Amino acid sequence: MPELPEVEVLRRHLEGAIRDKVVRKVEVRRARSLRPTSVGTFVRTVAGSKFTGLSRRGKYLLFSLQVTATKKPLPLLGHLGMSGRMYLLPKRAPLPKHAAVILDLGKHQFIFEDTRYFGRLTLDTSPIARLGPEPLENARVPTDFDEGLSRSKQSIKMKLLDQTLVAGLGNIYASEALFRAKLSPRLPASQLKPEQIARLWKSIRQVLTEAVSCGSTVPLNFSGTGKRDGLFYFGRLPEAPDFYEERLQVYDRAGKPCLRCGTTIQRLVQGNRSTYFCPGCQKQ
DNA sequence: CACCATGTTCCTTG
DNA sequence: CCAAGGAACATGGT
Repeated sequence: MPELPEVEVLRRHLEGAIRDKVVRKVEVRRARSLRPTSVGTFVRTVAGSKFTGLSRRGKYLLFSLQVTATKKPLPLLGHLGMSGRMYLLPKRAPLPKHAAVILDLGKHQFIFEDTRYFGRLTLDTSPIARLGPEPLENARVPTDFDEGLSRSKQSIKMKLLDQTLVAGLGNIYASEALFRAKLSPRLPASQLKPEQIARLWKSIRQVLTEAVSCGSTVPLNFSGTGKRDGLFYFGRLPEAPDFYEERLQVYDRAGKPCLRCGTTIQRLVQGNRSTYFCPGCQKQ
């Protein structure tokens, strides 16, 4: 469930629940989920430490832990990949099929579940250094974004997925931001004029901000025990079945009318991934 | 069986 | 060294 808004909503839900909890025991069921950290190192290092905070950078979660004996900070990096989920589960509840890492916190256990195992929970925090600017913390267009676009002939859609120009956008919100900015996903990045870049940056921030606030007001089910799965952009509330339809303007809406102009939304493939756009609204 | 899926990284080619 | 394109990773849904 992972783009910036979903990760941020998860962070808000999780932070209070794990703060000050001590990791009594560590169980690793999938060594791959820790890469490149080894199981032995991970278990030895994390066991006995205490959660002191949870922050986010792009789509990454940064767990702040403290080694009890030495009081030294111990950062843990989490990424949900395509199908990762993190939540607390009562101690003796049955474990999900794809539980990758389980941290015993006493009354509850912290579960990192990941069906496809593309995500990770690791001691290696180096990926953070390669990330571009944080969209919600930069009201003005950052230089990295501006210059990154100017020296690429790739399509603007592809560049939005490159985490070094702006951190946190994924396939859904890249399409949504371009629709909002009224820019064609096929535009070569270097062809964007300053005015268009400014409009795009603003749209990115608006789309992400709305998604975060939307996710924050929804009674999410991160525990994985209910019927809905916590993937809030697809989750439909029983009391508001059209919720999802109204939230995403173009993503996964191929063949349906544009909510702004009525033109049929089209799907196209860029870099092996689907892009959705309105040919009427996004001519340039 | 086919194709699709919210992501990143590695390998090749130019 | 860089940019760009594509496959790989792994599982499940339709």
